[in-house]
Amino acid sequence: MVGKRVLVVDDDVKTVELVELYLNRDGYRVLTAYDGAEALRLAREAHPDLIVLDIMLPGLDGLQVCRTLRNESDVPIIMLTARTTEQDRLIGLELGADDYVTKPFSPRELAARVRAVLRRLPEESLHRGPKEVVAGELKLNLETHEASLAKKPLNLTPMEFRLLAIMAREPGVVFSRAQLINRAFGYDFDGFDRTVDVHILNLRRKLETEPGRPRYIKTVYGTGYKFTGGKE
Amino acid sequence: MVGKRVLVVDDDVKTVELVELYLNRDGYRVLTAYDGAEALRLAREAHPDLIVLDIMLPGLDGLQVCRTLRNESDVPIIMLTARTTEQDRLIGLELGADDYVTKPFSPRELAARVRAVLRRLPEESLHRGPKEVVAGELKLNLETHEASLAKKPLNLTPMEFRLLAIMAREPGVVFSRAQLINRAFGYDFDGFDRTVDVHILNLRRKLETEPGRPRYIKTVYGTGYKFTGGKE
DNA sequence: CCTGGCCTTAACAATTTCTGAACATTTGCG
DNA sequence: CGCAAATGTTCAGAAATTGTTAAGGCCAGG
Repeated sequence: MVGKRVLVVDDDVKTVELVELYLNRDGYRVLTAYDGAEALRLAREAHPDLIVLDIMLPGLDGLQVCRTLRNESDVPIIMLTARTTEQDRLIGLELGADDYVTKPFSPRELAARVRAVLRRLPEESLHRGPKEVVAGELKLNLETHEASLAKKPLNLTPMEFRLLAIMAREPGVVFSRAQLINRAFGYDFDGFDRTVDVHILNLRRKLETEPGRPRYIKTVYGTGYKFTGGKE
Repeated sequence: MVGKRVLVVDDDVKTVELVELYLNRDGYRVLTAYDGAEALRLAREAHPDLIVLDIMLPGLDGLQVCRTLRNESDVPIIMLTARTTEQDRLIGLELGADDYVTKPFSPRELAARVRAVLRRLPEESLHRGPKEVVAGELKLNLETHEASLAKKPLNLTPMEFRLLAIMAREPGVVFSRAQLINRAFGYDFDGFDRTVDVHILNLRRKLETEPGRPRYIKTVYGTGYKFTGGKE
């Protein structure tokens, strides 16, 4: 998968740059902000996968930012603070921070915490919602990652599996290419629309008996694609 | 359904309160104890649905409590351990803990683990009783750590055994490297994804007749690994 | 203090998948 | 019909993922 995005918030430029360096080295994409307002704006706009948040910030401080964000999303937050009193630590955790690192910190350690926090996420989301998508003769088992059409197993690539799952979850609904890209790749992906077409083509080859006259994945001219149960 | 009851045992009041706060927020009813004897008394009296148990306790320590409780009931237990040594990890799980979280932990994470354990309870409870995992021709004895495939004994290392047990417990289910690391290495393990690959490689060498075309441990490209009974 | 097993990690090879461009074909519409 | 826009198709190189080897560290047992 493409690198996850981490928003780093600290009023000290040197600190931000140091953290950025280390996170980049680990393959993350880094967004930066230097005050609380900017942090909130970026968090809302870019939906990062994790936020590293200093407590001491000009204007809105880190705790306020943390509290605000918690009301809006479940994005994991790692707090940074110079102070080390037990109370500060508890306050941060009570506000919903996922982890806590005290300054001065080693960037290596912070990077390790980032990895650790991000690693335990997938387990959560995976077990939410239905474990199987069924639409007509199509079956997609999200747990075993197996796909079948009329009992016959399909051998799908990760991208094909994702795209098909997105569409099959809501049969009949038309998805634009942009929507498909967003859902399959994550928001903010800057890729080429037409790549979707190629995946659709490959999907049709695998599940249509007559790819030229598709029964499952229909094209809606000028709009996008939709999945139908196969019964028109 | 009324909130399930969780017994939280730790000698540190602050920790207990923090955990209580989070579990309450999730709709659980929380009982608390600050030493091993109290924990046992409450567990027997109130029959909680789950127990969060610190290892380090005054008097009776957590391991003793865990062992005692396991002789009396199947109540799920999540262990809290200080910085892990390899030994602590294995000991806790061998004693029958359902999960464990290493300190310092984030209460969000602990709450997540509580949810996870309680959610998979119905299915898991079937697998209790004999401490053995059987999947097709594979047999894993969790007590003696002995493994055999088609009657022939396998000589597995501890890590190989744990990885195989995790996957074989739920045949067909795909586990990401992150999930495997979490469950086998520990939630705070700061390591490299690809370590899993090497263990998988070594496992295949031991149990596949043709490691190049594995029948038991399959790779799911872009996702992770899964165990199959060897049929298909 | 050495030895051997085990775990971790780095490095490199092999494989699979994805992307983006080019070109072909179809569709909608006047 | 004829045109422009949208979609279908092909394909090679790029990128991502996994397989494999090997070296070094750690620790228990001798």
